[in-house]
Amino acid sequence: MTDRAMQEPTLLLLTALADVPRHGYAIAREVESISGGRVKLRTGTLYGALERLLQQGLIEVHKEEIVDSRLRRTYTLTAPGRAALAVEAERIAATAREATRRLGITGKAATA
Amino acid sequence: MTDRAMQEPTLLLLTALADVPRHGYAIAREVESISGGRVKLRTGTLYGALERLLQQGLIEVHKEEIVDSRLRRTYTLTAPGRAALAVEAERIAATAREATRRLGITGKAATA
DNA sequence: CACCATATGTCACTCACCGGCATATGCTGA
DNA sequence: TCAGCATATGCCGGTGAGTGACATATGGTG
Repeated sequence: MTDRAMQEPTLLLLTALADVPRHGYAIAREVESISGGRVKLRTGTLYGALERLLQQGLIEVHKEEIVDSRLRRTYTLTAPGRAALAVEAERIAATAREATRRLGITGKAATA
Repeated sequence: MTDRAMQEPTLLLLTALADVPRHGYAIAREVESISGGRVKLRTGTLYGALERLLQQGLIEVHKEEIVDSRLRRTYTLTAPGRAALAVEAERIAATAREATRRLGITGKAATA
């Protein structure tokens, strides 16, 4: 298991589930909304990631219902999922802070 | 597309160059330091990324000198590189903020 | 003298993400 | 009327950043 850092689509997917349970398509719309239209989850990415995250135990099926004679599955974060998202959020926030700080202290002209 | 979001190793690499120019190995050490020992840049990732970033114009060769009869190349951020890093830092900071915010408001009365 | 830090580089492989396709329903408008 | 779009789930081949192992070379330390 390569402990590789979470990528943006996955991070946004988990974020979309952080407040309320949602089904696949709703997650995709929410991700687009969160990212200001920047990131549009492809269905390949979406359902692939859901499958992967289920296996990793970061999300779980919240409810299964039949809507218009089709199955709709809603997903929700598990406790480990919430924890993982919190860790990941703090990690990237720290990286962002460090990058911003260094860009500021450029060594060159610096602060205005 | 090439529009794909930057991954952590690349982001840290650029961050390591944000204050002063460094050569490859120094970048690797700096990245390890910045990330608190969490991320160790493999040489495959390092030199592969340097090559890619050079081609993308985000970094450039700052100086080439012979040290111990071996070539040492130091790299520095270009203006587009600084801009890209700033954009990326703000992007992930925003994502982190949103994730943290949502984790806080845990599924109470939000949009269904 | 073995071993490690320093230092740069190649290459086969993996896997998350991409892009396109398939499928099915309900609504809206030319 | 039916073309087209939003809704909704899912598969599959391909791409490319990152991985891990290997290659090579020097200078210092036990």
